[in-house]
Amino acid sequence: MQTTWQAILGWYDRHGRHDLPWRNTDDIYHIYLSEIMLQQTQVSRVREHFYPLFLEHFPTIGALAQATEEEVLSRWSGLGYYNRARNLHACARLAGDGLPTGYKELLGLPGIGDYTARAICAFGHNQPISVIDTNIARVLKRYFALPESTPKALLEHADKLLNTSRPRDHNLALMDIGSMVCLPKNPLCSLCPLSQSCMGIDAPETYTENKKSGYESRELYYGVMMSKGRIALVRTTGSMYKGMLTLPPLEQTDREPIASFRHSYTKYHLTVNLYEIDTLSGDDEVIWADGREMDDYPLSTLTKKALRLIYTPKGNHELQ
DNA sequence: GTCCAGGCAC
DNA sequence: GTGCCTGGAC
Repeated sequence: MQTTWQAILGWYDRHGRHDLPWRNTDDIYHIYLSEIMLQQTQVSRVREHFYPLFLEHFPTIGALAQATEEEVLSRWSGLGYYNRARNLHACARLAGDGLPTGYKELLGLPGIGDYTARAICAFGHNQPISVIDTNIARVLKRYFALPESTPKALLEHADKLLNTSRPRDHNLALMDIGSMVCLPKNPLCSLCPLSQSCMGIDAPETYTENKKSGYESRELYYGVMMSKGRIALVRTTGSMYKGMLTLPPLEQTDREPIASFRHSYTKYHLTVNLYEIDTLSGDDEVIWADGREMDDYPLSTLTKKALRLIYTPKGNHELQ
């Protein structure tokens, strides 16, 4: 095992992604923020845009707790999965002096599940605990030849491999090996520090599964109501885009839309249709927004696309 | 156009 | 198991 650990850490020291900003800080808030942003989101988007901008606005967990939910959602705008931002804000308000440091206490906080609780313990506090994201899961399945493994079995194997003297670097190393070497397709086994003792090296494709796709088409209908260059937006209350501002939703209609565009999420391919309206139904709070100042509002990418279309001069109104 | 990557809450 | 989101690779 000593040899394996040395190979893993030796590889990490030479090839690991040491330039990631959240790996060069011991500020738990920064590390926690990075883990929330990185959930379901690619490193490059977080690193170049959202992480530095968010920290500029909310440099400490106390500053985040002081902010309104709307301000937080505005800085999250475009990143998707907006419940992450709402839970982050809720945690900041619960945290007081700072986040708890134990796995169990972290797990009890909103938006912190098994992965994130372990990541904060290992990456933030160098606690001896195994972290398993999808990349590490793939490495473990191949290394221990476990094509059909439960999360519990995977964790037991991760614990067997865990280097308790450098748990932070060990887990980061496995993560980098997963995303840089032990790729889902055509893994680079010849470059892998685990190749000497990897039990799945002869059939790496056995340990990855293809997701089923299959999508559904849907139509969405929104109203456009302008006044003095401003546009009416309402606050969403349903699960989708909760807390964000959107154009006022309409019932299905056969009228000819003034504009349409496509957008997709998860398995849905949406056609979004926009209609001019002169009254608003319901008693929702209305926000009269300047559609050219999109940075100031909590808007989804879908709503931003719609506003761009509406505020773009004529001649540029093709789909997408 | 289609597929893919990526954790949590219910 | 399903909903939540986006952008980039092909």
